[in-house]
Amino acid sequence: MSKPDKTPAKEKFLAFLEQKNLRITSQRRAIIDTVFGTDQHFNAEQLLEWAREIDESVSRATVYRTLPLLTESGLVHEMDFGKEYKIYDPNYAEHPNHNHIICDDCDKVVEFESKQLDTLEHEISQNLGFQVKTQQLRINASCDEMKKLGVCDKKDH
Amino acid sequence: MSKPDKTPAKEKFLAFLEQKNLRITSQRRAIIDTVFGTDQHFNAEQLLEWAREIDESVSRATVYRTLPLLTESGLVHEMDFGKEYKIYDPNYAEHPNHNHIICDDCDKVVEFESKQLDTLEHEISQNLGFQVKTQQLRINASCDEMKKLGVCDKKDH
DNA sequence: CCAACAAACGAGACAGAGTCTCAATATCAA
DNA sequence: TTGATATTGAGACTCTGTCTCGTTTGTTGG
Repeated sequence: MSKPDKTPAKEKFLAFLEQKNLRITSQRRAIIDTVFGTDQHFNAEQLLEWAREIDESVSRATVYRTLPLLTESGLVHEMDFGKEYKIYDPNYAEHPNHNHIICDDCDKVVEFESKQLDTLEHEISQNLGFQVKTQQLRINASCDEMKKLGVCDKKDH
Repeated sequence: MSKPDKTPAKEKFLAFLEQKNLRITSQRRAIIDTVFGTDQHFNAEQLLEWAREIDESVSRATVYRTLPLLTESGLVHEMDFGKEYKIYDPNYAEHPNHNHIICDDCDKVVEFESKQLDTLEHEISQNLGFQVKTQQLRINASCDEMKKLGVCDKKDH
């Protein structure tokens, strides 16, 4: 139950910046204080608003420039709950509830179905008091280790 | 292994339109022929392009108006691989690999972790020749059945 | 077959999230 | 303190998707 590392996330991120020879500006301080001062999920626009309460000079561009650093540090997690930018699968009727593995190396998209997975999801949801309506599992993966087996046709960029 | 229903999806969709007293226009025909004539995933812009090869009068607006009908019919599946509209979780370091149940009734977001789920995902990926890098499971659920237990604080809209 | 009503249409304005450019500014090591 | 350069803000721009409005076109009843 005890946390293995008690160093505040804020300190860790400052160290991350230093290690990458990036500067600690007043705008970044405002953003960092905001991010590591909340437990809530947020989006870029909310972060901008909150950070401006600390330093009104923070711009939208700076927020968008800082977010990738935060995720790169591993201290903040980015989730794509994209309300837009949809893609469509015309063969849904034949394969409902299928999931996707997207290879970040070669952009291949592999579909799979798993009864086990479906069952587990329903169990978990039920235990938390919910009825599954739809589910979407995306696994971003690497095929580099497997190239020799010909599974992944890596493109030469 | 045999398909239980051999009616072409296109016919099913035409029946769906008829049942809803919706008209079968030349533009809709072009879109339908495109959608049910491919096995590939596509996005709205691609669909527009392809449909225009059949009927160049198809407009972007009509494509966007038809897609909801296609998903409503259950014959086409919409996937949010949103490249934009991200939300961020500042407590990732403490809870890596957690997943989300989103209640479509009350908008509550519940987080959960499952070692079983993680293991299963890694197994499946490995079998398909991939190494999991990141994963994202979103379950859209309903809490209506559970309201009486006080799990979901449904908002009065 | 025709007329008429409503559904559906296209064009283009608009919205919202995110990216990019560029001149001005601020950080930080020497 | 100074200077190289990382960082900044403003705002133009892109991209996906929505909405409005005047026009066109299915469809149905006569």
